[in-house]
Amino acid sequence: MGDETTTGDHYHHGNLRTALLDSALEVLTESGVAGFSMREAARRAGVSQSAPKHHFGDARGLLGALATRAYRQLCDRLEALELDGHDVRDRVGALAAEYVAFAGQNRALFDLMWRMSQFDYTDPELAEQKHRALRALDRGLRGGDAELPDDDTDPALVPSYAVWSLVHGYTTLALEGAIDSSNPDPLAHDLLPAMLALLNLPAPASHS
Amino acid sequence: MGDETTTGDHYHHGNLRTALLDSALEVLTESGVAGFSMREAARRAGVSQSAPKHHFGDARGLLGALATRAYRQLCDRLEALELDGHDVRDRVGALAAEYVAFAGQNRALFDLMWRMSQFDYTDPELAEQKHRALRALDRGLRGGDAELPDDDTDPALVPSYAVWSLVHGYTTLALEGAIDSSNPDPLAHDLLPAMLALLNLPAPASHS
DNA sequence: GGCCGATCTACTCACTGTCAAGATGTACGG
DNA sequence: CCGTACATCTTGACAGTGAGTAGATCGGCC
Repeated sequence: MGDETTTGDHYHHGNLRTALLDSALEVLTESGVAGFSMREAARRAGVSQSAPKHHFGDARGLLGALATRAYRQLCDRLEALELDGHDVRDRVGALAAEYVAFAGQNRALFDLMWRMSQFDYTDPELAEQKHRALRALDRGLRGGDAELPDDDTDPALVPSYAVWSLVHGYTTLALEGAIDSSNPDPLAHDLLPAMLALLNLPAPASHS
Repeated sequence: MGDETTTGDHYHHGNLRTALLDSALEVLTESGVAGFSMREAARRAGVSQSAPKHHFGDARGLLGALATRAYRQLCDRLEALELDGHDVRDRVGALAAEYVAFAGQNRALFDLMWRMSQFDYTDPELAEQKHRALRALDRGLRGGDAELPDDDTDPALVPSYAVWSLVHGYTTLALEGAIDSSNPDPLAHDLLPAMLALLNLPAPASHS
């Protein structure tokens, strides 16, 4: 790790910032948000306890940067999906599956992402990435080439909000154990598509 | 859980358990889950730092008891709603509104409720109350006198899961700021009903 | 009265986040 | 080549936390 701009990794680490983000992610994954320790993250990066201060300020800053990076990764994955030429339901289903998959593969990170307001962490980029997630969902709903309303309160966005709410709610409830998603019963596995099928989605604006 | 038996609140507090729950709720409300302190809760109850140990074991036990009580309150409120004789959409709308209202009035508590798995807190009663919430929603969906399936994987429950997911997702997204619910725009205020209107809900089993 | 168990306190420990000061390296202008 | 400004990292300290252990205090019951 850290062979970039390595002028000599003795005292000046070179890119401590990303190294700290990585070790912090490791700690977070192992111990969860509740058991997270900034000192432990610094320890694993092979650096002193107060080294993070210069890069992130405090623990909120570290976790906030981690959450922001996570938002970017999630949005990247959602935007990278090949959605063209399918039915609306297929596109939404694919987006939903990706959303749930990301949450399942990054449980602690996913938890953190929706807890930043509790840390009074208000980063403009974080808000922007949340925005981006909604846009990705909306793009899947109305097709890639359709124009997107630039007003967040545009009534045309209601279906997107509905999909997001339903998928997000299912994800959190399932991760929390309120909905038993580990059940081998086929219903559990197909529950999300079944629920999405109950939604009246608008006809695609353009279908080529 | 006797109320008082207050033989004299000098050394033996009488009902320290509930007093601690109250002060813990106070601390939680003020500082959130992240800033919660068991010592502070004990302090406000006018008792030593390790007094909670005998009643709750550790901090997880205290928060768990708090969350369990919160689940009971939420379920009580949902079940107390007068739902008879209305349309399905009215009933679901009323339940949803109550759900959101509870979350808004008890933000920290509501957050805590869906975080207990992070604390490895597995209380049978807590699971039972989660169950109860689903039942309350399902009752609203199919009318009070309709029979409820006793299998959680019954396909007939899919609409209930869908409503729960959508409402819960909207609530958490709104509380987190991903959906701007403080917007004065009427859409924001009517967003939840508008989204619920997109759901294909089954015809009520019995309508009298 | 005298014991016993439940309840609460006092003390301790390892750990955490945060801060202030200082050490160490790098970059740059002379 | 030197030295000074700056970013970066370390050391040491502090208050606060959750969690144990031992002991004090009270009520009830024989």
